[in-house]
Amino acid sequence: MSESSNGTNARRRRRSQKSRQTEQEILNQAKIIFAERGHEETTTKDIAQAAGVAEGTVFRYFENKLGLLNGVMNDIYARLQAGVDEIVAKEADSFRRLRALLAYHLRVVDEEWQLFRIIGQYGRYGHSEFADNFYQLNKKYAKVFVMTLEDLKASGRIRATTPTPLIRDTLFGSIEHFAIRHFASQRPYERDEYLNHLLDLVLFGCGSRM
Amino acid sequence: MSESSNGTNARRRRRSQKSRQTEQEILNQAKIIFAERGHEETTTKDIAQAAGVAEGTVFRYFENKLGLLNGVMNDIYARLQAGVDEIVAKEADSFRRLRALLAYHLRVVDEEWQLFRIIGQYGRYGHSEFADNFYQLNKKYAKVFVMTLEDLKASGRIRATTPTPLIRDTLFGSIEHFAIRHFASQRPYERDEYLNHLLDLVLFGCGSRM
Amino acid sequence: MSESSNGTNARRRRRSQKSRQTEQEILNQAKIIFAERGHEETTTKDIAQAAGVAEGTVFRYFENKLGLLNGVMNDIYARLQAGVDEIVAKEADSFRRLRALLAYHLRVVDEEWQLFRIIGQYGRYGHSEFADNFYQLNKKYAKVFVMTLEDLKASGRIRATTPTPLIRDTLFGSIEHFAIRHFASQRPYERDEYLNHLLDLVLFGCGSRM
Amino acid sequence: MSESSNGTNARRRRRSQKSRQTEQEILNQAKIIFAERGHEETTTKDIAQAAGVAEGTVFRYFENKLGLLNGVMNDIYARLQAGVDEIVAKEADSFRRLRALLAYHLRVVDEEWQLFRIIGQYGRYGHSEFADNFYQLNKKYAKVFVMTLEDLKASGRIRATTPTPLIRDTLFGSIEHFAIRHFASQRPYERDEYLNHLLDLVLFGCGSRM
DNA sequence: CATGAATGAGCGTTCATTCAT
DNA sequence: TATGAATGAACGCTCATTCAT
Repeated sequence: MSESSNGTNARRRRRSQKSRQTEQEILNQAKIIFAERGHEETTTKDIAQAAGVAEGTVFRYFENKLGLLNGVMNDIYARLQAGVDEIVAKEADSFRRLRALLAYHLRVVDEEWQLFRIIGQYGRYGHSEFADNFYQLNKKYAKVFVMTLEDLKASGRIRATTPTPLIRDTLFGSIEHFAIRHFASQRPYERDEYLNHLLDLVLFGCGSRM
Repeated sequence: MSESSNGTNARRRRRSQKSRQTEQEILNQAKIIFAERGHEETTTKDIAQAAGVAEGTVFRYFENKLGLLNGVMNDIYARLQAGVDEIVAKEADSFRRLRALLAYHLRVVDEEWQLFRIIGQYGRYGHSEFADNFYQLNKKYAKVFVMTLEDLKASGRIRATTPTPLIRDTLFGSIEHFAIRHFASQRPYERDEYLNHLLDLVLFGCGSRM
Repeated sequence: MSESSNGTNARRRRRSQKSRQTEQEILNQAKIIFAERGHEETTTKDIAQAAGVAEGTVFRYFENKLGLLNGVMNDIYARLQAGVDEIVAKEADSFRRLRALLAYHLRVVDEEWQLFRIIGQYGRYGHSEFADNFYQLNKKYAKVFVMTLEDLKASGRIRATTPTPLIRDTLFGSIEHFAIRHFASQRPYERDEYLNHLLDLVLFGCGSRM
Repeated sequence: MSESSNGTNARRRRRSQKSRQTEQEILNQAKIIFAERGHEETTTKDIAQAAGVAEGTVFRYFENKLGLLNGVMNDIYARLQAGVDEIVAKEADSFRRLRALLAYHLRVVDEEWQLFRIIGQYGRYGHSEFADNFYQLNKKYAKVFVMTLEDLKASGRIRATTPTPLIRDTLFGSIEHFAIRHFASQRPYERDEYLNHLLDLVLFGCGSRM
């Protein structure tokens, strides 16, 4: 898939490079315009023009309009996945790892909030290829968090009795609702402080112990 | 207000009742079809036919297609609000009240999950009249939960140091992610058990105390 | 047509008066709204609301929307005709009469310019009942001018060789083009001065005599 | 600019020609149908069908329905302008030029009377892009007449005291009213004779000199 | 006479997608 | 591979008019 170092056909390879450039440019522009206007409000013509190609060309690289969003989603999840994989590789301590993962997640969601909204909108609904893909990407991404939680359970640092899916839903759900309030309106917030509070809540609860 | 022996009023009232029936029928059908197919995928013609009226009649009662969704939203929130208000009136103990509120919320969200999805999709985005209305309805609804949390804080049963908005986001967000996984696919779950776990997590955390 | 002084049925007469009031109110409002927005841009509902009656009531008095415009036109031409008839009765001298007629015409066209525009638009096109009525009203109205011109011809004050229809068209046409430039934009003008110039042009021409 | 031996350009040029043909065909059909039925009574579907294209194709070339009328207007004024410019170039004598201009104007207005009616209807009202365009085209067109009148004034052949705009309005207005009576009903007339009378009236008036 | 709820044909416009060149 | 002209189904919405009450 990635090998192109064999020199059998330089011309084909060069064309393929040009091709990849075109595809990437279309994708980049799609990302920008989708984020600005949403999926429905964006026309394939808009994207083609922004990318400097003809309308038909878009459909040489992407099956249809949803295929474009799929491409954008793949890009974003590739970035997310790379980020969390790197954190996992670096951070041995499960606890610090969880915090780093959440910090990273929060940062990327903040930066790409508009796209997350759109992707979630289409991915969580229906049974399209897109929804399937969203499910898989999401699952793989969430798995890193889940495994970290299970590490913590295994080492006794979080209670075995709390279902891991609940913790996962709570963390992602809490962050998502926070995002809804803060990111769209660009209300400022202090990321570290927020994470401290969130982890404090999830680890120790808000009930007062007597 | 509801009865009048004056003939003129009676006639006017009857007409107005017929009118209200028509409007309600349109709304009911809209609710059903929106839930089945989503907003974009539903045509105004579909709704008119289902309600047994002409297409133009729909627009006598609702300014436009989004107005229909607005009507549906108003209906749902009226139900939600009535439910929580009743609980507040009945349940004096803040703790039991919080649990009852969450149980009620969970039940209604479960029953109307498709509509909640669609409403959230349109309400959380853009700056339309619809989005404004969503914001207001949501705020009023959430206030009941928030006030209960503040009662608990005031009585020292939850810690003053945890920001109430965080608790609120965490509760609603956690439930929403749970909903995404369970309601669309109609995966079965045990409501009481789930709520126990959720409250346990939020009140006491999942961190093990040594 | 106009007699209602016989007292056979006071009730019927009173109803008929009320009826005439309603009709006139609808007509007045139609006049105002047509002038403001044009015929196409006005809805029958607008007029009904402005007149304080139900939508259906409009159609008790006027066959259809064009019937409303027809009513408005009848009103305006009644006023025009009354004015010119009065002038004819008062002013014995054909020359002064012509000037007075033109002055009057200019003033009314100025005051009701928007309606004249609309009426001309519909009256000069097609073969509707409305167009027929416009033609008749216009003919009768123009006849006063034409007869005055023929008086002047008969008395040798204008040349017999110039076709009267040409003079008529020239006078009305010149004023109409003047109106187009001045009335819509409410550019100010001096009526007497304008009429002097117009009559000077039509009577003596703009060619220089050596 | 118009020929190129380069194959690529040739291909592009040919495509562009096809495109221009399609546009022109749509315009031609629009012209015919608008003239027959008016603007309101014509549907975009009618025009598309007459031009042998899909409805969407019409909107590739014209922003909206009024854009079609705008296109038609541009076409007509291009023809008018070309005609008067040619006359100006050919006819040195201001007097003969004025006559030729009026004769030409009369002929084209006669031939395209229905379209002139419709264009005037929309162009003289409101403040749309269309109205602006009408104003500009008209101004440019009328300027040729106005300049000829001013030439005549400068050479002392028409009186300096008669305002040029009045002469212009009188000429165009007189012709327009003549048109209303003759062209729609296709009543026959003798163009030369009519022009003689019109010029006689405007130059020497209808007043008898003693 | 008055009402106003109901009608429903009809319209302009959009835009993802195709395909001949 | 790239182009961009052409497609055409589909949709939301309007509003003059009717008619049961």
